[in-house]
Amino acid sequence: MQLKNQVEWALHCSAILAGLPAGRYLATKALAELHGVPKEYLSKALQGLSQAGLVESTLGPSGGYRLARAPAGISFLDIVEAVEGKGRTFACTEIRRNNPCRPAGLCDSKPCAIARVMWEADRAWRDSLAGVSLADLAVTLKEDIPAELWRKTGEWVAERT
Amino acid sequence: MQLKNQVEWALHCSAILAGLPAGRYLATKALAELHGVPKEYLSKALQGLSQAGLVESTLGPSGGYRLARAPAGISFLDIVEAVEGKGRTFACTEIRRNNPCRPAGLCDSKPCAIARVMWEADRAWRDSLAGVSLADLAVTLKEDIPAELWRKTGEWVAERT
DNA sequence: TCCTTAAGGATATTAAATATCCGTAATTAC
DNA sequence: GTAATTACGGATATTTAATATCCTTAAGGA
Repeated sequence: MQLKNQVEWALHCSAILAGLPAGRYLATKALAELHGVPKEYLSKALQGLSQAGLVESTLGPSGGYRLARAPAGISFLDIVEAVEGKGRTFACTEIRRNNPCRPAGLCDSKPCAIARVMWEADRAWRDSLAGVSLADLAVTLKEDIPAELWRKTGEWVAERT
Repeated sequence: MQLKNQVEWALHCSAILAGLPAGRYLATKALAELHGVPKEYLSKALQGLSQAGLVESTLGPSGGYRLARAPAGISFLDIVEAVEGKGRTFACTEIRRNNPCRPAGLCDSKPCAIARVMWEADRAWRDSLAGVSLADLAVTLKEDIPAELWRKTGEWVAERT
């Protein structure tokens, strides 16, 4: 079980968009170049963010994407779900119904006990992701990344904005 | 991103093995029949449990599987990892290294900040799964399942043990 | 001796991930 | 107005993982 690589791409792109000069857009081409990933395929991930209402887009030269909300209002979970979907990672196929001892008409009052445990773990995962925003990430990145690289990247992006 | 259906099967089978008369073995054939899943493929999941040391097996008629430890000593996480592997659900491909502004020799002192957040969520998921044992599950199942079905299933299994 | 079983390797089938390509419509720069 | 640039969506490969099935081997029990 692996998350799609588009999740990683979307998170990195969102981090860049969070650092954009106010009101400016950045095109898929620049984001693809910056991260060294195929432009056409990255585009699908960005379209996912757009459909989820996390980013706004505009056409034409100087077009591209920008965040639709303040970085503090966008969580990792928002981005992960925009790309991966909101479905649970554990699918219960109700194999308990295949029990040959089971009477024909029996209706279950609750979801399968095993599924409940798996879903609770899923919830813990989502809660953890919901607890970190792009604003939080920006703080960490600023601490992690060498000042010189941080500055140069900001300039590189600003030139293409 | 979906867990394999073998995870569901392995969990249901483990629950049955947890209720087995002491020392007895139950064969793949019976487990497959009880859950309505293909015997040959279920066998792969059970081999995973065996390799992880969660169950013991024996050959010949009256052979099959039984738990290697008390139900209280086997967690959901043990079973999930036996089937899915212990790898993280988020793979960091280090796309930060593709930044064209990055100096050639730069070494990163920490894992990528984005990966750290994703891995922390992964840990929350695993912690949640580690907190529930087969003994806990047995308690819940006994509450959930109608007494008559519980009894009949126990008998069905005992006959094949 | 014969039947049953787990184990593991080989192979086939199906679905999902990972792309690539192209047409369309909107927007901007000139 | 014209040309360049862009997001968007649909169509279509290509690759990889999931989902099986089949067969052989070796061990255990009747």
